[in-house]
Amino acid sequence: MNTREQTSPLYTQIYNIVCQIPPGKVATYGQVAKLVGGCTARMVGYALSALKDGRDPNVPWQRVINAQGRISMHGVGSSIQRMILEEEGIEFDQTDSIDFRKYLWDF
DNA sequence: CGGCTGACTCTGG
DNA sequence: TCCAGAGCCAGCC
Repeated sequence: MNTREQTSPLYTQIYNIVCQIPPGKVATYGQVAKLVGGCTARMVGYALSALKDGRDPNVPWQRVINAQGRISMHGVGSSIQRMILEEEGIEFDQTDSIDFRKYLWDF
């Protein structure tokens, strides 16, 4: 599927990658950015922010976290997000960080 | 076409 | 562990 290059908004490409993240795993912005290619970590974050538009509610943006292993979201959704990740089987530590050794998306 | 905003990452202290 | 500064680009009005 990733062989399909779309010239649509770069955001669509990012959503596509995020959708490929398997359950119980998480990916960092830089990780997704690299898969998209030519995209930077910021673009991923900005792209996900655009999701609020409701264009792709199916995108598991919650599985995308920052390089610190924590949720970068500003809004109250961060609490919700953590709950969702726990539902996926991901555990948080005392600092609200995720254990990359086991949960980082390894393709 | 110009300017503002935004959910990042890295390095150093 | 926390904080600050710099680099970077795509949408939207």
